[in-house]
Amino acid sequence: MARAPVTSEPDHSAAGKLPAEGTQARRFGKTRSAQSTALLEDYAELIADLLASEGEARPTDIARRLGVSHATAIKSISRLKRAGLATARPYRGVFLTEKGHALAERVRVRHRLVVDLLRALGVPSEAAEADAEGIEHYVSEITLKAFAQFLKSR
Amino acid sequence: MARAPVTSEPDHSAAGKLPAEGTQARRFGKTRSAQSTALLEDYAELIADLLASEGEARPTDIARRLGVSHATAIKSISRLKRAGLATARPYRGVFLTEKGHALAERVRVRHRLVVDLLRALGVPSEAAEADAEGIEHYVSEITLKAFAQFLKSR
DNA sequence: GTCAAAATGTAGTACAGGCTACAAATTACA
DNA sequence: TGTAATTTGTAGCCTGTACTACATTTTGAC
Repeated sequence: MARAPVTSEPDHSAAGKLPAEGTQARRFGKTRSAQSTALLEDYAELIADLLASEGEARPTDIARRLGVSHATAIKSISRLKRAGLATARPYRGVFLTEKGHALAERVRVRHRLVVDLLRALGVPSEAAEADAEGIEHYVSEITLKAFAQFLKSR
Repeated sequence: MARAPVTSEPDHSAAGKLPAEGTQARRFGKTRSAQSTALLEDYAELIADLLASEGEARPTDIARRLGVSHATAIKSISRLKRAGLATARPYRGVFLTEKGHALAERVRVRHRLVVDLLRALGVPSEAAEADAEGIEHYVSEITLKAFAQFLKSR
């Protein structure tokens, strides 16, 4: 098959001049890595929500809203901190950095757009909300624009 | 706050009579578990593809198509076997069980539908294919029906 | 001010999915 | 047929996400 003179397998090289299967591989790879950001996005959005509605975002509340144990929430919050999206003062709650706020806002807008689109297509509100939760993390900018365009011009 | 007299936290109980936050929690939980099936779905679909086009589905080909190492592919194939979706004879390739075939078919139909919808909304083919790869795993039956309905009546 | 309850944090475990490195089987071909 | 290349399989490691169990800090009620 005339592979490159390397030992490893996944094509982490140049990227670009690959045949059909390369395209597919890149697509799947993208999907996978998106999963790791999905959770961060959910947390950022929820924290922004809590901050706005309650004035503070406590790990316990975050855990309850997300349906996970507080331990899990705390660990994920650590990831947020590592990613420079949030800060936290022990027993004083979690806060978003500027970067975190920006992310939360993008996510919020995107979520609304996806829900609105689904509803416009005739999906019942409840299902639209539920599905959007999963879908939103995989909608590219281009697709998002198409959604907005469709909603505007109908 | 009047919690239930249990020690644990995530509400794995009855499910149903919870306030607003319960709904949200259940929604997120669903999203999470969907991720574990997404990969099985991708594999099932790809294996069906290879079986149809090549006559056989070898771990190496699967790995290449998915952009992962063959070791990773083999591990995932083991999961498929454990889930009763596939069988494999060493050095003879991977095969789908009836259940696996059924899943692959459902996934194929759903994928087409999602891509068609995106394209109908004006998303360029390439982006539609790419986004569908992530989106499709989170589209419920209800939403799927709405998509079909929309495509038919436009 | 003390003490119990609640919130928070930490440790240890499990599993999925990813990798590399190495081993073994099969296939291809000289 | 014997050997090299390819394919397949296994082992060990890492990270992310989840859990339970236990420890610690705060808070609140008395």
